[in-house]
Amino acid sequence: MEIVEVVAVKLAFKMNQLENKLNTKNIKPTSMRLLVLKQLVESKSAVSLSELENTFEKVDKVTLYRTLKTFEQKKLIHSIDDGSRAVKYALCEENCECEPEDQHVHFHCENCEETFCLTNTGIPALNIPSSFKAKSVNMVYKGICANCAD
Amino acid sequence: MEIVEVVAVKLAFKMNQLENKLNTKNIKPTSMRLLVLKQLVESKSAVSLSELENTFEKVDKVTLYRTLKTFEQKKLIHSIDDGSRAVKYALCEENCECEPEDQHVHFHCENCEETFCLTNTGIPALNIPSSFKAKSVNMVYKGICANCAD
DNA sequence: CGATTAATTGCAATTGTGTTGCATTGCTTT
DNA sequence: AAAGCAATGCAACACAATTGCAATTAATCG
Ligand SMILES: [Mn+2]
Ligand SMILES: [Mn+2]
Ligand SMILES: [Zn+2]
Ligand SMILES: [Zn+2]
Repeated sequence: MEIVEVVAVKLAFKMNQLENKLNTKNIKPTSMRLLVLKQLVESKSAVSLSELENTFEKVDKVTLYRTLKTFEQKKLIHSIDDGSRAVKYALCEENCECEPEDQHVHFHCENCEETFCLTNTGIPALNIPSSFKAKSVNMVYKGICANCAD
Repeated sequence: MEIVEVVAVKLAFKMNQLENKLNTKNIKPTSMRLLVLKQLVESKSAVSLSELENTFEKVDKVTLYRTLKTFEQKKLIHSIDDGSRAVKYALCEENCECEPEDQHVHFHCENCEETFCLTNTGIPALNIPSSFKAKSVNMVYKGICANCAD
């Protein structure tokens, strides 16, 4: 088998994985969505709409906006309010239902402005006054990330 | 002493309290600032710039904006990122230096959109990966507040 | 297959919040 | 009173988020 073929097969396989991810969440796998999902999979930190806009300069931002909304609604990704003006998005873990027990802490670097999922750090249950009925919780640390430490 | 006079004295006394609050934080007590501070003191939940704008229709929003900035900088109030688009502000507790140990949890009601300071609920210290250097942390619950519970 | 319908994408425009620059006002100090 | 400085007002801008509708593409049906 030629090298080119091997690469093609591998690429096809990778694409199939992405397609599967979308199918599993009942999202029709259009080329646009595969493109965005690929970017999200490869990204090491959470991405904002404007970052996506810069990555795919030819694609309209509204399309990207709606793609993210669809992904979020179908629980493929979760949104992160890191205190910067722009909302960021990151892939959910396997079997995530975006319930409080699935949520984790995030870290926003004040230097590089990147936001990371601390997927291993769950959010501890807290005793808040019983008159408040909590449905979700957002916990974000700010400081200097591993890459920016001197 | 006439009733009117009594009221006047009480009002003057109240104003003096507000003035003192500003003086203590090294903020020159202009009439504008006294007005905004009064609103903040009387408010049971955190307020946004646009809410202030509606309360004081004659006042320019930039003035209110800068008033809030000054108050925040002088640690008279703290800002809250509750996940809604608009930043909210609330009075600091006595002797607050806005250090991590002074910070508390907030609650944002998804129904009435109001945001409350849970001043008695501190933010617990968490073990995050040591490569991240945290300087501050934000923790916001979302759900239904006491007033909106059926 | 072609025709019809539904879903997706693109383009233009608008909203809402936050922000800056500069002119004007008002207080303070000499 | 004049000068200097801080506070306020007005206009304009930056930018993320969002909506409406037209154009395109994909799915469905005869
Ligand atoms: Mn995350
Ligand atoms: Mn608070
Ligand atoms: Zn960093
Ligand atoms: Zn409420």
